[in-house]
Amino acid sequence: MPYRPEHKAQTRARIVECARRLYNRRGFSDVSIDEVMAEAGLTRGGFYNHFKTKEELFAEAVTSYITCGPGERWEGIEFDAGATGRVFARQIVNAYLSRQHLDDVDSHCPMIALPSDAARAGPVMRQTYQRLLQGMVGMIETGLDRDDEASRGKALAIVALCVGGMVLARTVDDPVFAGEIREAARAAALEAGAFDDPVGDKAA
Amino acid sequence: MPYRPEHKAQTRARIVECARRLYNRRGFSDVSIDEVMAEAGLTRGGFYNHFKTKEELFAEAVTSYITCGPGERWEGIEFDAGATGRVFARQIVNAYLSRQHLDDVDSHCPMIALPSDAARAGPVMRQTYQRLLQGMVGMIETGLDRDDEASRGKALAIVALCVGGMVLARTVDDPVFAGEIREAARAAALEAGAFDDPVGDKAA
DNA sequence: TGTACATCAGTGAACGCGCGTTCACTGATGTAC
DNA sequence: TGTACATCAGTGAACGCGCGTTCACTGATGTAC
Repeated sequence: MPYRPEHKAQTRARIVECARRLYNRRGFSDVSIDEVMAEAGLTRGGFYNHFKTKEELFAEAVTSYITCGPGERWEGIEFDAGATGRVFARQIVNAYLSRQHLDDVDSHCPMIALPSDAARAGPVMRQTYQRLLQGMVGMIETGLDRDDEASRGKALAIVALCVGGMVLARTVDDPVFAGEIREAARAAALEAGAFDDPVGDKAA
Repeated sequence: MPYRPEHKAQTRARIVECARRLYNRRGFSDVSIDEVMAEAGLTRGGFYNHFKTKEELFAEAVTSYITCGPGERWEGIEFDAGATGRVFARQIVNAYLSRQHLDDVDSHCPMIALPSDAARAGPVMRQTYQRLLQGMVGMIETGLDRDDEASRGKALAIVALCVGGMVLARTVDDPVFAGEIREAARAAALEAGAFDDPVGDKAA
């Protein structure tokens, strides 16, 4: 064994992480394999030791957001221990529509960074997206009243507000306007979920 | 004058319209000038009689959605004459989040078809986007109570719901799920604006 | 009405470049002795 | 501990292709007479 078994896996993970960040900034088509490999401190030829095609890297990059990228933070690690579902959902909405999330392009959720790229990609990529979306809807739903029959619809609408608000804020040049959009979406999402209702925090 | 003065303008408009449709389907980077010109029944060389660069065509294509493309329909032509602002706003929300708008990719609003492409484009393109967004916000606002201090925020949230709902619905493979998202966003948008309140229809 | 002409929208070959991908090679590494 | 070796992650030149762009040319058109 010329190299430790984990060596190749680490290099591969580094390539994926570099690709994820570059795609977040400039999209799939406009980022070349050369750039990704250079960013990872490698040369282009080695790419095909790790991936079959450029498309495969794209799928991997989006998946990595969920499994080991910044998306992990949505899974609850950063949130108060013992928080109720309602508090948890409120914190997700606040974090998702925060100024920090808008400014930190490298850590953007793919639903915000690559919405049109994903819609045009193949079925594998779109299934990954759907999983990401379902995950977020599920997390929001834990913050809603369980006996609310419309809770799934509400959760979907809240996620649409989060994604729509960020997509619009990101495109707008004027940072004041962008902030206005974020805040409006945030207020509407919190209200739709009644996440600011202090009564609910003790329950569940 | 070898050709009627309007001849060149008509050809140019045809190129722009073909480009707009192709960009809606496959994005800016993946559509070549050759394809656009072929779609317009021309050959590639002639392109530079009409545009300086490919970027210029992109800006023109997005602008055309507002000035002479399907975006015109949002300006009210299809809506009931004499409709109150509230009915007008309700009809916009219903049309924007309709199954028809989702399926008719060629007529997609650029905010839905090209969200990430626009965010990465230059300032000219982004200003066009901002205009489009402001226009839609303004139209929604006419449907809200004038004395509502939060009306602008509500309008922004409703637009975020419209755009977010459609962006998500478009990416999802499963048409049932896509419909669920659309309906959830639609219901939330109508509720946020109280557009379904029959009392309001007679006012204004 | 018919013809010669000037114009310029449109043609298509050519250019240079960067891309995704391939491949023969290199050299750093862990192992066997 | 030291050395020779086999492995394979990584290198970099090369390939073919399609792209954006340029340019000398063509031929359809409206006009002048």
